[in-house]
Amino acid sequence: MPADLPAYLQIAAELRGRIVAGELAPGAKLPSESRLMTQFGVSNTVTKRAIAVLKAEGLVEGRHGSGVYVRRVRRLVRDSQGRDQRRRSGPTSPFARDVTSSGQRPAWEHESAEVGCPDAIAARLGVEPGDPVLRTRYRYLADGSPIQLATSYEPLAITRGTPVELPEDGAAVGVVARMDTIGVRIDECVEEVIARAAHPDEIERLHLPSAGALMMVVQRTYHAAGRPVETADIVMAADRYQLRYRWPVD
Amino acid sequence: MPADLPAYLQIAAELRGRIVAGELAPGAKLPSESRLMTQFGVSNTVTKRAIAVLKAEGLVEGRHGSGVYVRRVRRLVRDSQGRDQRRRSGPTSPFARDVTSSGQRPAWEHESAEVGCPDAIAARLGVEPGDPVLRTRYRYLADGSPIQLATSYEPLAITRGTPVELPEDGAAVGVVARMDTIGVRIDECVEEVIARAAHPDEIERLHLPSAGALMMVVQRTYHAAGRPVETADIVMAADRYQLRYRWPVD
DNA sequence: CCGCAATAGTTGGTGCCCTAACTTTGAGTC
DNA sequence: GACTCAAAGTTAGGGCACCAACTATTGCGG
Repeated sequence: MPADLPAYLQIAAELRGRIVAGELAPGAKLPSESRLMTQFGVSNTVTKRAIAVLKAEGLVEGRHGSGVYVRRVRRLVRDSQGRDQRRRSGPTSPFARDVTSSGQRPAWEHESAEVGCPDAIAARLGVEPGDPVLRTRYRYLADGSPIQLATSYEPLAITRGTPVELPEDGAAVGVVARMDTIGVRIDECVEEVIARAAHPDEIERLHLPSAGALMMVVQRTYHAAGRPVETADIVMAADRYQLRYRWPVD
Repeated sequence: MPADLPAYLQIAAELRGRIVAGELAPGAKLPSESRLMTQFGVSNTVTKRAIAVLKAEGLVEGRHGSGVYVRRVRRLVRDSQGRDQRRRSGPTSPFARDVTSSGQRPAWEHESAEVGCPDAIAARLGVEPGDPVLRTRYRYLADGSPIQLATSYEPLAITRGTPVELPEDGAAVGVVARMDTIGVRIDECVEEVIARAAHPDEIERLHLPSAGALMMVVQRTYHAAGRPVETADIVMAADRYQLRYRWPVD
């Protein structure tokens, strides 16, 4: 039906159809390159390209020397409701709650450094570029495999000399609670969501299967009395996440 | 630095670096395929692949017969605050407000039909699959070019026989106001955000430059007194949009 | 000066080939 | 049975050569 579409897109569409129809279930192996060549009567150039399209879409994943398999995707819900209003039991960190509520085991690494504020961050924090800020890099793991990165910036003008200058177990507690202990009452959260391709370092740190992976980036900024007190870039593989926002109307 | 990276990724990284550094400004033309071949000492296979990577990332755009150019991206902010609480002047439709506030001219087309409720939608609306729903397909334009698609579903059990059974100028008014006129008070909005590759029909309807484009999909559901009364899939080109959410903490 | 046609340059798509590296399988041995 | 090892199958990366279609430029004729 899609008449004059290039061959590699036709083959990609055909395979995509089989996948979304469930005919090729998650974990199933796609026909091999050579089999596709004979089945569709094209050269390897075309079959390679077709498969590359599906890889870029995150639908399939190639295993070197073995085959190309339909990915089993299990989306983790990142829920912004309940987030930062910790009435219930369980972990107080947003990430830990999302992971445990999907039945997985959370873990994280972090590393802090005092740096001069980068331009893009300065605009978000309302400080001058180069002002001293504490940058903390997090890597979050679910069941042992990395699924989320975050880079947080806090103006040292706020936390310098306080017990929470370093976020030690920051990821376990959350910024809101930490700031609260030094009398900074966070009252508003703004999140900006964009989607883009993965950067090379993200591919490495998240163990993504090669290039072209899609990422979702949440630029979160916490405000206290109208002034930004913390901002973070939270980046996650787009095909493993789903963001949920909820608010009252009227 | 990334030593043993494949050649096509090295070249892609090199060009990407020049682009983000501003050395290759938006609108600038990349070196031609043959120039890259001689400059990097590789075959056309490699240069083609490198450029394909950048295209998939949405950084560049090929113009047949002319060259490959750095895309000028201008992100439209889709703000969920103020959205659906219409105190201020101007358009009452969420989309129209987003577009006008960025200085562009909004327009849209829509087309409605009564259909049996698809499975995935039935789960979101809390009705049985096959139940009669009104499906409305929108296409939104900014300055004449299509940038957003939406498909909305309303159970006809709610609107049948009322003045707002058909959303006529629905996009101009917004669902909340329409429902309000028939006494259905929408009190909560839930949005689920996912990112994925574009489907073929979306590529066509949004005039996207070929395949592999990234899309953001917002699955929005309106509730009235705890029951879903409308749900919509809002899909937009990821590189032209930025979603903003804002809520009070504590 | 204007318009037109030839021409050179460019992208998009494809075919065919090769090598390296990895996985799976099966045969054969201990 | 367990273990080794070779062979077959597979992906990943790359090279070279075409052709079609489109664009930009240039030179020529009026």
